[in-house]
Amino acid sequence: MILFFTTFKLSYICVMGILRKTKSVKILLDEFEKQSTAISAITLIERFHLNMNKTTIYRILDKLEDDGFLHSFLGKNGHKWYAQCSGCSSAEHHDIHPHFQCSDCGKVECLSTDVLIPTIPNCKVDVSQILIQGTCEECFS
Amino acid sequence: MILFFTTFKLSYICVMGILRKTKSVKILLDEFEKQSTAISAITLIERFHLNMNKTTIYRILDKLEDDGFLHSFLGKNGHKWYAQCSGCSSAEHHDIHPHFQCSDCGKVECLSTDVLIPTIPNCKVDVSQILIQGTCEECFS
DNA sequence: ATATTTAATGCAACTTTGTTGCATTAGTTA
DNA sequence: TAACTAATGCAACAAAGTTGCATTAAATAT
Ligand SMILES: [Mn+2]
Ligand SMILES: [Mn+2]
Ligand SMILES: [Zn+2]
Ligand SMILES: [Zn+2]
Repeated sequence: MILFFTTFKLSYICVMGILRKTKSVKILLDEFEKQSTAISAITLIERFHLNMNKTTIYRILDKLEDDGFLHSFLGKNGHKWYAQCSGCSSAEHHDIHPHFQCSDCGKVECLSTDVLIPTIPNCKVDVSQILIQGTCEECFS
Repeated sequence: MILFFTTFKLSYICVMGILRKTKSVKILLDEFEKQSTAISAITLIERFHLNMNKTTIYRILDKLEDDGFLHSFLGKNGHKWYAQCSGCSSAEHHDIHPHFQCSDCGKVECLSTDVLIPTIPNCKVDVSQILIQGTCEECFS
């Protein structure tokens, strides 16, 4: 729940996500607004290590995910990536979708395309993470 | 290339995979023959830490993959898993398929089902890793 | 405006997975 | 049985991510 400059009394609301609009939060929010593609935690740490500690970055990303502002997934090396949600809330993330990672430049994009997941005999399927790898538009041409 | 007890002169053959049938290699081969489901590197380290060093385990797994005997993929936490190949060789791995991981017991199975990967505008798709999560047969009933 | 409250931060130490270099061991071949 | 060298063990390392705790700074109350 992102609530900036409201008149709510903090002690009364559910505490899981971002409550205070700190410099660090502003920097990360701006970065995701500016860049539409996904960003890895590692990249953010490299990019903002002068502005804030890596612990802070991990903690803010975690909260922004709780808030339904970001969603996370694992890239090809099993490292954590984040991208903006569209229409999610702290109540539920309903924007599960495949991701495309360029093997050349490493860039990751969220795909709006739906992939049909097969049913598995006697198993209950919950979610599926799909990472498609190849060469992106820029690296291809 | 797994060549045990042959008469080839070692120095003449391509050196990438397993060449000598050591105790450690035998133990790991046996384990994958015995257990049909995938096994994580971490599990093997736990299971055989009295028999061999973790470095040895990682190196043997790596070679067995080169040999086309095992294939690897990342589980839900980004940790490395291995399972037997069917019909692969050191020349090429042609058994790329989705995997199912039980959120309850953690077990992973290879799925023979094919998943249709969407084409992505202006991108060249190479491979896709698909990890389906849910509840397995045993944990479900 | 100032004091109070406490969420957020920085830092150091830690955990976990996996890798590397090098001396030693043990399969394989001569 | 001796020689060759792939494979191993060990210790140290690397990288991603986590935890505890003292300190700082947003937000609120006065
Ligand atoms: Mn996405
Ligand atoms: Mn498999
Ligand atoms: Zn690219
Ligand atoms: Zn299960």
